[in-house]
Amino acid sequence: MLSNAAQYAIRSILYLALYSNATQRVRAKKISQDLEVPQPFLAKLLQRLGGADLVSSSKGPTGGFYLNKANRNKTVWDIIVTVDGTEKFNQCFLGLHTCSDTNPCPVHFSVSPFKQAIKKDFKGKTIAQFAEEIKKRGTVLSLKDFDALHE
Amino acid sequence: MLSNAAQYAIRSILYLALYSNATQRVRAKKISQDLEVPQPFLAKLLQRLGGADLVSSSKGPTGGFYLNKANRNKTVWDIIVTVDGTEKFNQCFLGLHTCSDTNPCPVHFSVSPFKQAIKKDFKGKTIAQFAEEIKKRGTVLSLKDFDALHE
DNA sequence: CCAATAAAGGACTAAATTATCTTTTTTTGT
DNA sequence: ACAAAAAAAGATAATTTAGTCCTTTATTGG
Ligand code: FES
Ligand code: FES
Repeated sequence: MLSNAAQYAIRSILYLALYSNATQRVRAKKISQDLEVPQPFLAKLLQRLGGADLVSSSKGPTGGFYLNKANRNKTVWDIIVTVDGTEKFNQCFLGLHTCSDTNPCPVHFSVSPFKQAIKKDFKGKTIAQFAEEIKKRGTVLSLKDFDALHE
Repeated sequence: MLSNAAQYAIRSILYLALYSNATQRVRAKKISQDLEVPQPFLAKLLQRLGGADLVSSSKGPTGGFYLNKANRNKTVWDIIVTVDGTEKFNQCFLGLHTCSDTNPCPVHFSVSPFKQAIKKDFKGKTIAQFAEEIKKRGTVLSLKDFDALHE
């Protein structure tokens, strides 16, 4: 459904929501290590996210990536749109055309309601809200977290 | 979500459910034209589907592809598993690990219920049943059908 | 038996995605 | 000023998926 890039982007931004702020920046290398994501690939990706105003960054020593207020009010949907575009999400499950109730494919009514619900959820909740949920629920952002729960 | 191959496979099999039987076989070329799918690619794919007992075929003049009784009792899930494998479907939306309620990722509760529902639907309905629905509802299998509705 | 037809099988090419490497620019602390 | 640190930028490589082409095998009708 999502590309690797989009998955990495969402995880990185949620990570930054939890562990960064304007004064506590995080280097690309640290993020890639903590999330177990290829470092050069992530660096490129963070560049793009910076360009789209989804993350903030500063150069030089003590530099790194972080989320400002505006970044925190973006949504997961914004990330998906920036990285993967809308097409894949709006397309028919069988690849026929733009998915719609008026010209449904045979599996449309099996999948469309769910796609709509997911999209609505991703559009309606901000990164900040997701971060709150993560703190409350203790959900997992990396394989390391996952492993820690099983040690 | 699904690869092109899996999408083509589902559409081809539903097509065969509607337009073929043991005596009325359909050539790969005809299927590819009607569904607007690359012909050599589809030919290869139908070979695989034959090997997995999802379609039947015969060689020579009057030969072609068709669905027998057993083929018609397969499910869309069977097609997906054969072509794409189960991994993508069972994996976490953020690519973290196998998706599960016990170690949810931050978006798990936004997407998992829907994935489960879709999977259940695809496992629970046979190709024959889908074909019945298509006849009843007049849903669309190809871009041509789609265009025809808009002429 | 033979020619035509269609699937089976295998080798190959193209495109997209994913990942890496190298150089440049900006910033910071000394 | 200067050296080190870090992101930005751009070029390149590897992998996967998608798509094509060519040869072989089986089947049918004449
Ligand atoms: S038209 Fe195919 S999923 Fe909506
Ligand atoms: S654990 Fe991520 S979607 Fe279920």
